[in-house]
Amino acid sequence: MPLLLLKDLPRYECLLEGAKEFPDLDPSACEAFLHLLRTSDEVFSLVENDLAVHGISHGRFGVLMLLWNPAQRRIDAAHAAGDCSSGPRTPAELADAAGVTRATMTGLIDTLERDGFVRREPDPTDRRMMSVLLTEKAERFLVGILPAHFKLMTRIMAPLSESERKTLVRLLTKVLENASEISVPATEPARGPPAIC
Amino acid sequence: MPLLLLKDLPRYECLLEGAKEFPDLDPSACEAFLHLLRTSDEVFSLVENDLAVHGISHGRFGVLMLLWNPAQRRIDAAHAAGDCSSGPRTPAELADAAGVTRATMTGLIDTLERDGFVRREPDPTDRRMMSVLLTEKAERFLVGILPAHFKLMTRIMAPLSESERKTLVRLLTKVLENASEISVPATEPARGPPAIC
DNA sequence: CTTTTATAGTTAGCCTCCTAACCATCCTCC
DNA sequence: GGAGGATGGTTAGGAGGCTAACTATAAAAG
Repeated sequence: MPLLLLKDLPRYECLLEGAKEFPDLDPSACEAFLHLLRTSDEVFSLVENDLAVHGISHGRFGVLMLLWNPAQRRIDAAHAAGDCSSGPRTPAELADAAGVTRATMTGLIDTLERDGFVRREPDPTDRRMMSVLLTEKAERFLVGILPAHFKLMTRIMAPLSESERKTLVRLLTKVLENASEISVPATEPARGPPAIC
Repeated sequence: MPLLLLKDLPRYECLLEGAKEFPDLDPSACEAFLHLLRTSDEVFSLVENDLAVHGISHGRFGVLMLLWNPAQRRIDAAHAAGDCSSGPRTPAELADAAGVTRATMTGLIDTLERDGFVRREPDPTDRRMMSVLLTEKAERFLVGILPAHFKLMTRIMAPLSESERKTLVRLLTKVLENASEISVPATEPARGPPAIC
């Protein structure tokens, strides 16, 4: 829930006014920019409050989802293997996937382990590494709260039609790709494997 | 820079897959939702990093902007008054406008005051209240960094045409208004005494 | 005029994020 | 095979969020 400049966004006329003083101010760009951040902030806090009701923060929820999704795939793929543990992953992988630092991931795993959602196991081959495994408690927890979580997403996006959603995704993707390019300036593709689900 | 579920967003087929298991998962809603948060996160961190280069956080920058805008208006309105101070506002007003708690605003003002960007003055009429005033140092600082800040906004939104920006703002506004309604449920009454049990 | 209630701001304690520094372990290369 | 660098994870310290409790003052109620 980042502090967002303004709860009430400036009217377009005010941006035009500001553009007189600052030639660098592009009113339509600024308007789109502020609306993007403002809307996302509102949506984000909605979800965070909903998760908080169930006693978990957005960050910890994200880690659980990252650990849980591979488990689901494994269950689909090798259903009869009798292996009922979740798919393990290392803190470094989790940090990369979640887009936080390793230090942050250490803290998140600490609290998740304290609350019994996760356990750490040393890697048998490389003694520097750890595997983070989801507990059964966590899987039950996720199955319990996910329906409400999905319902909230649906409710938030309800005012948009299917075609409007497609349009929104298309425009956001343009902005996202551009922003990624700005933040990692002029590097060749260097694409890794695409997202796993 | 909130921790955002996934750096790499799931492909649409994965959402369809998930919908088989969770009937509540609306794939297009989920897709739009994730793209919104992911894009906003990327854009936000871009701006935050840019501000960090100038040694100020997004939160403190927001406070300065809130204090500075009225000053500009005043300058336009009464240019010859010789009053070169900025428009004062109370911490409570700032907290409301920025969408944070008063406790948070106290902390922000503390650091801004420590760094010489702001000063507190007691209100002459109501001894509970304070006025927060921008220093000249802060005004010089803002005038110095704002052009680059606006340029960055423009650059981020560059891939969108004017009409695409309008469309984006329209769609985001729909979502924002809906989200605001969800977070403040049943806002219709607001008149007459609420039923006391 | 006194008591109660409401309001403005601060303080204290917690959580999550960061960076920087630190160990331990692996790998490379001479 | 041993030195130096690379990699994985943790720790320490700081900043910015939050809630809840507190202090001081103002306003309302009796």
